[in-house]
Amino acid sequence: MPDVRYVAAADVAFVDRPQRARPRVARAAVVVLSYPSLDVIEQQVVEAVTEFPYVPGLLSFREVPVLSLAFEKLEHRPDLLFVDGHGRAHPRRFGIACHLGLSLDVPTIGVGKSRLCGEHSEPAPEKGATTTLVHGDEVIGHVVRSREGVKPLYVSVGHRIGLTEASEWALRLCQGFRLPEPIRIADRISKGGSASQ
DNA sequence: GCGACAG
DNA sequence: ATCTTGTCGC
Repeated sequence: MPDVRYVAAADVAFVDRPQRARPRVARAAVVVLSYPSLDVIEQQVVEAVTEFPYVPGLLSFREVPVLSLAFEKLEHRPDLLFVDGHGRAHPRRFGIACHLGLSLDVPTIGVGKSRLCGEHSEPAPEKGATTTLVHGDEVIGHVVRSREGVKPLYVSVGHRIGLTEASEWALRLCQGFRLPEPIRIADRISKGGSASQ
């Protein structure tokens, strides 16, 4: 990943009143930060009705449409996009990070907060400890302790990047918190907050 | 048949 | 993802 000046993250939250209602209204947030200073350069938010239900393995069909709308509004094209969800660490090796990266033609890294598939040993408790996530006979991701003592992150290849580089970038952007900074910010914004608070 | 199951 | 109180540790 040569010459990375802008790193970004994309996340989705749901806005409905009747939590049981369907279709739901999804709010997508995409935020662009400068690298390595990590200042927020730009953010875009889009709300849209989402008909597709949540089905493990089919998350892309639920979240990619609204995420794409938000991404396309960006004036700054990021060199790297973090996605809240798995990439290759998927039963069919094509999670939302792969789907979004391919369709937008942008390098992506999948960052999952929990496991979808594959087996792994527990990484050591100290920050930076990593083990491999294996499914069948393939290494599909890295299980990364992004901060001492916390639940590890599941990092996998999204698009146009290798696994080693992907987990290096993910760890590099964890500034004292479990999640990479861009994802933390996109998460807050999608939930209605601001880049700072 | 039973358990697992990103967000 | 969302709901949801108090509680534990730095």
